[in-house]
Amino acid sequence: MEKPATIPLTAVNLRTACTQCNLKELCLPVGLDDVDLERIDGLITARKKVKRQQHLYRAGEPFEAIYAIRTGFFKTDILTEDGRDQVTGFQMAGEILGLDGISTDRHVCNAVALEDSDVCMIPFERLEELSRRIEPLQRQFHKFMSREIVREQGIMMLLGSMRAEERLAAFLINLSQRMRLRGYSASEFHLRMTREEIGSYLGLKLETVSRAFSKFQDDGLISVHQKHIQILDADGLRRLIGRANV
Amino acid sequence: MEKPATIPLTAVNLRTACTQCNLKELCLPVGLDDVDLERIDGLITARKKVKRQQHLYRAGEPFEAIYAIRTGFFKTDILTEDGRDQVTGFQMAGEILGLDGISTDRHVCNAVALEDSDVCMIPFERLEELSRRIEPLQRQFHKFMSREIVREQGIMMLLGSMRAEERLAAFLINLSQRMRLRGYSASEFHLRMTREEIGSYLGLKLETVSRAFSKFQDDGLISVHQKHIQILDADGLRRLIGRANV
DNA sequence: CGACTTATTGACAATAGTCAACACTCGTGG
DNA sequence: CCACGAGTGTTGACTATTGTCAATAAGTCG
Repeated sequence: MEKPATIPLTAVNLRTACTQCNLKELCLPVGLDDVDLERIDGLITARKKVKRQQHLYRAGEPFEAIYAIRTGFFKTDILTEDGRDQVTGFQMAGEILGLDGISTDRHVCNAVALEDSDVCMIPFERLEELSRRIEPLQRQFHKFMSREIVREQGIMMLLGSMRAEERLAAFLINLSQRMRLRGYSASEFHLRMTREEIGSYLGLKLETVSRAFSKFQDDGLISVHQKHIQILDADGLRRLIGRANV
Repeated sequence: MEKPATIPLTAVNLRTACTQCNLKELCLPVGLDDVDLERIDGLITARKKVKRQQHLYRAGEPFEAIYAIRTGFFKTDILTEDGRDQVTGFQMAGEILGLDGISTDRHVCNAVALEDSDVCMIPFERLEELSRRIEPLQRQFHKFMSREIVREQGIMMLLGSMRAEERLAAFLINLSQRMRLRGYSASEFHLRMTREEIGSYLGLKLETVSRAFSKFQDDGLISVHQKHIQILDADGLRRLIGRANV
């Protein structure tokens, strides 16, 4: 398989790598002064283009950088020796990849592009160094890590206490909210992943996912045509999630 | 419910709070020079004693500190509005509590002592400040956060792809390994949590947990008497986990 | 000791998984 | 440009696993 293309930044666009980026309010702390902003521009040393189905990194590879997604869509997954294979997350533009690698200095999971994507490479040593000097950056980085912990706790809740349809409803609501956050339509979108990948993420078999989609369509909650999804009744989906066996 | 007792440290034991602690190799980076060690002693401002069934903190409370467990045993759990309730982790001596609070400046989960416990309170502002000055401390802290991310990924794998008996086997093996790491017997121990709490953690009902325990006993893998567990065939348990539907 | 919580076990029900057939989509090459 | 084929998605019939309900036993704490 091909390697992703690395585009080293020239002195010129180094200078404006982050300060000009329209995702910067997602990556960077607000209220930095000019000096700090200039320093931060040196944080991104390279961009990478990753084509659909290419790996951004693989489990076991040395960990050197985390990645901010500029455009595109990724999945992360883990493959254990005994043949288990599970998707641990789907990431879209404005989100961060690779935080799990810090723990052992090696990547724990694989990151695979589900569509042609474009990422900023943030060398971790440099991030640590800068965050020692720029307090708001340090704070922001810690929040990112903590947010990842909380996100995973949410999935633990989902996997541990929801039934199939509740899981899929929660998945759709979550995806929809993140789409809106990035400026896309929250009610109509194209799934980048297969039923099997959704199932793997939700702890379900692909047939169960497919049936749940059909059920939602029959109930008038969504409209499905293969990967194209339209959410017709978001509140209905939300009500589905909110029905624990109290 | 009573509040946990806070014991402010005097100038004298401030000085030796961490450097004398026999858990320091778990909390602190190795190879610090004397000056750094002295600074780090100022990191811990208080100890808390938490009695069985008392909360160390509750979801929604302002986040101010993380906690290192000196002695004892905790669970963390989340209670959602719709009545779902799930244990997200069990923590023992030498482990860190509260990292999820960084994300929103409020605790996300409840931390409850399952036996009388003793914790070090590490004010987060001070930790951030010190880790800006002491690089190895910064590094160590980042590894702690990342390790928590990886731990949760492990649970996602467990919840998403294992069957009841595999989950319980994985749980026992994990507990056993952590016991050994802290210097306790890895083959014989007392469970601090109920079947229901184990079930909640593993995404199973308590009856299923109980049945799996009985099954393991019938198969000669363990010996169970209520909360007292003896592991007779750790490799047998490990084989159970390693049987994915390849 | 006695009330309460926790654990075990059985019978039955519900949910999701398995296996299999078929339909749809998309990309490739004739 | 169309046809073919691999990959993906849908649906049905049946099975396995886990959950539910209930009765009983065993511990625990005041």
